[in-house]
Amino acid sequence: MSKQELAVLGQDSDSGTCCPALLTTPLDEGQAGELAKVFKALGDPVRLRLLSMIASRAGGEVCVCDLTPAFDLSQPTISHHLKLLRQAGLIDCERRGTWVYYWLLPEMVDRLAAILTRPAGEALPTPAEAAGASA
Amino acid sequence: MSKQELAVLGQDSDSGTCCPALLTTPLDEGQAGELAKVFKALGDPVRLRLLSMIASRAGGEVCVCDLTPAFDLSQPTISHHLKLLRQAGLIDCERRGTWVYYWLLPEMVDRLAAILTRPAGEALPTPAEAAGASA
DNA sequence: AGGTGGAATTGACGGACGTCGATACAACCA
DNA sequence: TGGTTGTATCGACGTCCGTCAATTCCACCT
Repeated sequence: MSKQELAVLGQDSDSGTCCPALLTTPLDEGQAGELAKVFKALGDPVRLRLLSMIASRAGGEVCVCDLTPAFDLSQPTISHHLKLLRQAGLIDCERRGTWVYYWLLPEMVDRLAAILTRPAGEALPTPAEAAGASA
Repeated sequence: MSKQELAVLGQDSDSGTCCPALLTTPLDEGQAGELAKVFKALGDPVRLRLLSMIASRAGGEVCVCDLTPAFDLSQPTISHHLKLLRQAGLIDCERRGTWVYYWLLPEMVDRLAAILTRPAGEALPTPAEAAGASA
């Protein structure tokens, strides 16, 4: 149950490129496809709230029984969304007795943050102005 | 043509919360809905490549005529994807003579990066281990 | 063994999304 | 003015996605 995430974005050293450089180099098709899967998982309000509830939990993990009642949705629907988040590599889970607990996988979130972080002193002199937005 | 982005995520100071804290506080429905729109825009390989091509451009802007031939898709389809990226507030454009130029809106990318960046010394003692991943 | 309660899977349905061809619009040029 | 080229919009079509009710699976408890 803990081995369903997809190995994306050159995790450690197998694919060569550590974190595809979205903002500085044109993404190739393969990278774009993998990255899109993760962003697509984030592209739903319910999944975002689920992820947020899991990530912001003090102990680091949440019981499904605490997540489901927070939504006006059926239990299978919540289970479905959790599965998608897990397949995107954003969370993982474990059954402990009767209940199932979910927790955040910080590596994937960190990778996304890095991908969306612009290099510090880049040669980008406010491109919006350069386009003539003043007039 | 330059006023179609959606005003999301408490841009400067009107909505109170600067950058919804995805990872430290449970997102409310409104925030989740707005954020999901942006991530949904990133959840497509073609749009990711378009955004990457635009963001990584030296001059800061790209002509549509340079983007379209890079894909094996029809011209209306590319135009459609560019529109979605623009509505998500990720890019903007301007017609200059015969051609239309697109550029990145760094503010939105920065906001997403901030949302996905975990607070430095957070009380998260490797939650994956605490769950019993060692056994 | 049988029963109970929590969570995942299955199958079905309606709406959203990506794609295209055809068309409309805008700017340049002869 | 009419023709040409670049870009956006429209309408349609097939597929994917979010949702549910029904069912199955799993662990616990008599």
